[in-house]
Amino acid sequence: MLTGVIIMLTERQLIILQVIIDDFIDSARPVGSRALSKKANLPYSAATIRNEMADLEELGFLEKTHTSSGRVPSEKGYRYYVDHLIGPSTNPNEIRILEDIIQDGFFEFEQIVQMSAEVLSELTNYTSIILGPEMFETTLKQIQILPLSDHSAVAILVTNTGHVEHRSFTIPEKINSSDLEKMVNIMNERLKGVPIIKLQEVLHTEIALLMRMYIDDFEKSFDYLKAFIVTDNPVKLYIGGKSNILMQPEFNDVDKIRSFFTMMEKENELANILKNSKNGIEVTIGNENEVDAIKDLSLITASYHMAGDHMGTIALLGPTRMEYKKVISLMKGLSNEMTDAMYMWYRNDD
Amino acid sequence: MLTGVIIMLTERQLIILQVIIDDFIDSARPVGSRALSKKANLPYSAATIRNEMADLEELGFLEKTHTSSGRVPSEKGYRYYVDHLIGPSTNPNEIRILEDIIQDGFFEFEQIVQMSAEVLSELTNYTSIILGPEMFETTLKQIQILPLSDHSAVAILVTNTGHVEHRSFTIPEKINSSDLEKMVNIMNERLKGVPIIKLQEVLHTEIALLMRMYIDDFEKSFDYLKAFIVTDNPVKLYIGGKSNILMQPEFNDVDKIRSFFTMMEKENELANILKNSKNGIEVTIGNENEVDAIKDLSLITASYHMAGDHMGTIALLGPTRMEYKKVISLMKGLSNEMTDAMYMWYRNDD
DNA sequence: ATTAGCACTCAGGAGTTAAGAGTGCTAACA
DNA sequence: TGTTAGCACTCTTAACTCCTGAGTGCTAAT
Repeated sequence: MLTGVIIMLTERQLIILQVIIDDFIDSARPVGSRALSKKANLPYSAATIRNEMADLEELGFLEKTHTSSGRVPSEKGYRYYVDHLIGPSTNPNEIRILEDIIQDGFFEFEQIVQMSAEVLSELTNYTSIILGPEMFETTLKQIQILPLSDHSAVAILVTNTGHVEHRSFTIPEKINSSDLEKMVNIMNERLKGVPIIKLQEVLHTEIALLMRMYIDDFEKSFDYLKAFIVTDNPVKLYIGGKSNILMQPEFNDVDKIRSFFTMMEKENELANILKNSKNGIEVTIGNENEVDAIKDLSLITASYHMAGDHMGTIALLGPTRMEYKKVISLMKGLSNEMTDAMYMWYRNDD
Repeated sequence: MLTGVIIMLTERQLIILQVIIDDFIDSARPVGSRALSKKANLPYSAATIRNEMADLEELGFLEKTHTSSGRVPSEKGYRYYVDHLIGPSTNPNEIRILEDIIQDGFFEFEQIVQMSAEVLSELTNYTSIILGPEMFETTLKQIQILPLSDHSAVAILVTNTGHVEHRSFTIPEKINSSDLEKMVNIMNERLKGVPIIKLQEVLHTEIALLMRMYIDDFEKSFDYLKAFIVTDNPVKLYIGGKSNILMQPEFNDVDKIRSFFTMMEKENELANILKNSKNGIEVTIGNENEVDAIKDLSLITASYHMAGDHMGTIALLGPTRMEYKKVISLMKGLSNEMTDAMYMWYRNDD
């Protein structure tokens, strides 16, 4: 996001820019020179401030909504604000709530992610989106099939991270229940410890052959289980506080609300946006976003890690007029917590 | 909902009332006499229709939004419409989608409920709420504890209906892992087949004693597992298409949208409304609702059964201007499907 | 370099007007 | 006696005008 030319702003311009943005973030109303001149930390007259504002506008940091309105930060202004005007973030207290939950160790990682999404949205009134951990490191712990009745059973699959996937199914007449058992035994023997993402591969190369030898009418049963084991989408999306964003004054228009909600329903698209995010905290403001649907919003992403590898992404979606300072420190804190939580679950594989 | 006096309407009044309501449901705009007189099935002049409309208004079935507007059905009008003017419902084709899913038997009942909620909302553009099956008949099938590492494990609980509940936890230092195993064994032996809702009771009376005999440092471990087994809320609420309702023209106002969403967040309240619903299809229009929050909406509930017992409730929430005919037949169909689905899962207990 | 002063601009609310849709009533009609 | 045509009347809605207040840009004085 570096421009070729380094723009020099005077000390006073910096302060004024900062105050304007802070004020606008807080009030959502264009800020005028008169109001600014009254602020304690700005001992200049309205006229002086007007001049500075005109300069800042010329430089592209500010905009007017119409000729005689107060100034509003431009996207470039926000960008400068985020890059240079917000101090180092301090780990905020709010995060403690999550810290406790995570330390408890009582919840599965997935639940922690879900809660984090909700808490994050609750704290900010923006919409949070969390991309669940990718399953590179996740391995199969156990497959189990439990008959419920003559004709139905439930299959349960557990990973080393404590993730449980289950599905009920009816047992087709043709399938012999002892065959099923044999099959599950073979699978458990051979698939234990295999990474989830390689499951399908191993299933085809190693297991299929083996089974064909031992089991009558193998094909049918195999297809059946395969559908279950080769689980749907490996990465899950958790969305928190879709309706919290209605609190934001920029959503004062029914059409905006509608289009926001329709956008949030396209989970694939969202997932793609997040997948492309880089490591660390990343702030994307308005048109910096490549996806049209959020070109008038800001997106903040932070990733959490495992042994340096990118594992998942936390994101917060809100109006460009976002409380960047607060949000960034929150996200940093949360990303640390998540990384810790990852560690707790993944450290002792067997 | 019977009024003491039986109101007699002429044949023509009936037709006019019906056409007006149909038209308004369709267009969401007050309907005037001129437009009506042009309809093929109304061979009367605008003036005649005006007279009839005036009568219908006097009787309380119609209202005007202002002195010179067309007529709009009153709540009483809708009530009459629902009670007398919509013919017997035919099982609609749309339901087939669900039928297939259910017959497949591939999904757990809970998933079916979830999908039903979504499909129902999709088909109607209203918001669907489904109260999951109460667990009177549900019994415990198996408890399993699977160690993930030295310090963590996942507990899995399966019911006879194929419902799977799971929770990860860290194993406290003090607890001996073989003790855990013993405990689980005892539980499986004694709790298998016990109805979920009686789990806590049996746990205290029978099991506690037994365990104290066999296991060292029993108290700690026991508390731990109990928290898991005595599961949270026994009845779950599934909401589908919260944002579908934004398609309705009556939600053209940001405040209405906000208050709708805040209402939808109070799940307890919703659950209570649904719990009180009687058997069969029930339509509650506007102020007939006892809960303030939905006094300007209509709620349609239908219940599904098991051996005659009420098991759960399907509901649809939308504007009073609702497509009652379509919705009612959909709900009847769905409630039948759900009843069938219940039967499929519950028939072969062991 | 800063500031006071003043003319100018524009959004938004209040008031006005005109068009259109619909009604109620009366009188004519079958 | 039930139905219809006609007409005056009402009320909403959108467009237009007017006015005020907030805010600006520029110039001249400090």
